[in-house]
Amino acid sequence: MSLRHAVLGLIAEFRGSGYDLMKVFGKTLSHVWVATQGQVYTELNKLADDGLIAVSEPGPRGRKQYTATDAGRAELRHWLAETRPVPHPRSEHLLRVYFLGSLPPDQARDYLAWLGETHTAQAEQLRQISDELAGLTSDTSRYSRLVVEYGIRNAAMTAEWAAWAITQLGETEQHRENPGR
Amino acid sequence: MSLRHAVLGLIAEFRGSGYDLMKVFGKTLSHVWVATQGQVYTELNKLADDGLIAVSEPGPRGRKQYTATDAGRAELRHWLAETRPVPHPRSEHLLRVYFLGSLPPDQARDYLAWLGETHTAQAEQLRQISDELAGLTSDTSRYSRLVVEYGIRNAAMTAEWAAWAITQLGETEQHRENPGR
DNA sequence: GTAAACATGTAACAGGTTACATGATTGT
DNA sequence: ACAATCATGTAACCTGTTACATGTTTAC
Repeated sequence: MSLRHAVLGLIAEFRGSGYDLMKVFGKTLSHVWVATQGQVYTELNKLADDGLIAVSEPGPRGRKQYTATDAGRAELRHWLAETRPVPHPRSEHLLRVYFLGSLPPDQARDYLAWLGETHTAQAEQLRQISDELAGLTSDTSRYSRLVVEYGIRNAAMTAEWAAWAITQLGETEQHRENPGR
Repeated sequence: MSLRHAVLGLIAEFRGSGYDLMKVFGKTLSHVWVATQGQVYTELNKLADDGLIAVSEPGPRGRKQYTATDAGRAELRHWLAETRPVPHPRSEHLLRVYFLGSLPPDQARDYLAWLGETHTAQAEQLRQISDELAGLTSDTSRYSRLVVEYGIRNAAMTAEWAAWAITQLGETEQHRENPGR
């Protein structure tokens, strides 16, 4: 039920419309949690039915403004303080690495090189976001800075690992080319 | 459709029954891709219908032995060499960090400390698996060693980041306690 | 004999994805 | 007038989760 808490948390922090939320999911949260428009609008209606958020009367373009209720904020704090995430690992890139033995070595290397390049680029991109955030000192931006820093470290670690993995393949390759040496 | 390729890949590498596959998902792949028993049995039947794997006649306890067909191995290579994963980030732990501002600072710190501890323990656990794997030199174990090494680096990086994040909170805390100094 | 492990399957439900459908307002 | 952006919603489909249902073989 994490999508529910993602939506609830955003309303508690920023208040706004479903449209506003979709912009946050598309930018700030895009490397943390993905959500589709259909999901967000459906969840907002469910949260309102359950009394965790309150809806304003529809404004100009049918726009609805949502705000967190006391019950909503309590539920958010309960989720954060009294529950712990259970891991659901689902890493397509590691799954592919696991099966890379089905490919000729040079194609396996291509995949690892591609992984390294995309993550190097991602680290660079996140460093720019981090620099932009560094200027602000709001309460909200404090924790989002931690999240961005995690992204940078994760991307850098993945790129380094990919480079190391390629050297490992090279070494075992040589053993095969010169067996018994 | 990654579950499909996970199942296909395992059959291509090890051949065996649905029951055998569930053991691999429960151990080796447990930190890479999670799957339930229902999913695996359903997918095996679909893969067999599509001609990507072949089924033996049911043996002793209704056991079915699966093997990859040429079409199956071709599909696996196609997936690995000619497609690239699209990212679907869904990190509950980062989502929680993003909303940690809703909690009093000491409870936010508790969460980060817990994250650090669990990842330190995980790194240790994976190092043991890595040591066990180090003895083997099979073709299959080569790539699984890369996967385990990724897990170690990821866990270590996360634990270091959590420790750093706690120091960051401490610093901004002091600014609040002594404003204007 | 009985518990553990082997072995397969399905049904109900929850969650996620894609695509469609509709209309208002703003800027050029 | 027209395009872009704002704004909400639903339906069909696919994937994933939980729980149930059933029977066999091995080891003690």
